[in-house]
Amino acid sequence: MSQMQSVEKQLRQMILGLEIGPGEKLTERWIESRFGASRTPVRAALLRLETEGLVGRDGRGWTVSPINLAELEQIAVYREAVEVAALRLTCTLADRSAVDVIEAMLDSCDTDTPREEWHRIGMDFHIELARLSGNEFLFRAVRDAMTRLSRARWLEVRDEAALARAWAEHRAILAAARLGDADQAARLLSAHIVGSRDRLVTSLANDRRGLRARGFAVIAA
Amino acid sequence: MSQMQSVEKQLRQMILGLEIGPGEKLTERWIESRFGASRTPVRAALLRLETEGLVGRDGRGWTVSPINLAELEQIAVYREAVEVAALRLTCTLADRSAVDVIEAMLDSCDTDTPREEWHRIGMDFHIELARLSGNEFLFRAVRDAMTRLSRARWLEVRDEAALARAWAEHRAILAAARLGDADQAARLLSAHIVGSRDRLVTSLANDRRGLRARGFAVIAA
DNA sequence: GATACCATCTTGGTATCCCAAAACGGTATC
DNA sequence: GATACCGTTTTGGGATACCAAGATGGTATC
Repeated sequence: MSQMQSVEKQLRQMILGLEIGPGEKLTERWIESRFGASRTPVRAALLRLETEGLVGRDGRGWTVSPINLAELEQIAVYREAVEVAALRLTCTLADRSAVDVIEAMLDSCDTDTPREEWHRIGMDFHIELARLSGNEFLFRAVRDAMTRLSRARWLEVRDEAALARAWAEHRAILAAARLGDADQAARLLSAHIVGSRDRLVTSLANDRRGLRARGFAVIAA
Repeated sequence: MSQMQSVEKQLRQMILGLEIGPGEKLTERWIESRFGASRTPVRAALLRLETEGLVGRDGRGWTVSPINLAELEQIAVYREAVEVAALRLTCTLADRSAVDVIEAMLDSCDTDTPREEWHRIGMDFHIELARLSGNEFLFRAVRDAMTRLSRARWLEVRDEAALARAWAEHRAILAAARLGDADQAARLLSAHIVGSRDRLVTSLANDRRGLRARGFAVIAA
């Protein structure tokens, strides 16, 4: 039974789903018994998750990476670089009809849609948009960045208005891309990323005390 | 004895130094005996090198990643995005005196300098320049991209003139950065990356037959 | 001579064992 | 009561054992 991928996937889900809190200590032995696997696949999973930035070494042991506000700000700069580059590439493509598929993703969310779905699609928008560029490296960069942001975005308190605003911005970006207006698309995407970062960092900084009370390690910017 | 890092480092050196050719098959057992380690550290090393793109899975086994010309072109686009972003950041810093340290790296190469040193410093220029930005993600992106390019750049036939040209371009980039002229620095860096890519891909495409004869797998663009 | 088939070997994946070092806890001393 | 010291336990790193699936090679058949 190929439990390697299974352990990795399950552990990642538990970390991203905050079932294991940021900052918590992990022992290989605990993971082993928790998933009924032996230490070899557990090791492989930890090594992979380490490169994703979800776990890190804590001396000799392992720790679920804390939420790091300074890191979130750096990621925003990184995202801006790679997402804008990908979007500009996409704008130069002859066939940009694939943006409609992404628009359909946005459309699939309405008031009945559970919060997890909004969260997932909000990330997939950026990931799939990057994939359209056809550049594997830009795509992976965006995907990995979104993975790192995932927990923080989940902890963010987002009101209905903020979500509506994000969706409107997403749609505007797609509209510019559909027209092939690279400069406009890039401007909109940059503003969207910067704005999202500001709201995210502000929200987490405000909630920091409460998050710590819930046992979540949050490192200030 | 912590042989894990040792195995990883030695294996990476052998791959980057082309002692193991692109496309060659690797068995965990061979690595094990070659470095006198057991399979646990070998496995860890392979998993790490896999994320660096230096080895890949070949069905059930492992293979040293071939040189992929299409990939080299994608990396150039990726590099342009992240290196330019990092350089622009650096140009906005109040204290840009650290560029002098990088200039000193360039100065340390003269006609007596062995080829390996030129090669290493040619990469370190870009890596250290990215580090100055202070953005860990941009830095890592550049470092990883240069690692992936390393073997291809080593195989490139570069004449004296090409090296001199690259060094002149490096110096011009530093000069613009020192002045804080972000637009100019970005323009120069973009041109440098694109030019390097063209020369690299052209050189490898021309030598492809010879490289294959040496047992190096080279995948066309 | 070519090909299909079978025994064998090799190999990656997994489980288990061993070890040294670090973490922990209890006790004795000040 | 605080602290320094020491024995015990836990833990990650490494080594080894085992297995099933795939590769290999030789043989027998046509």
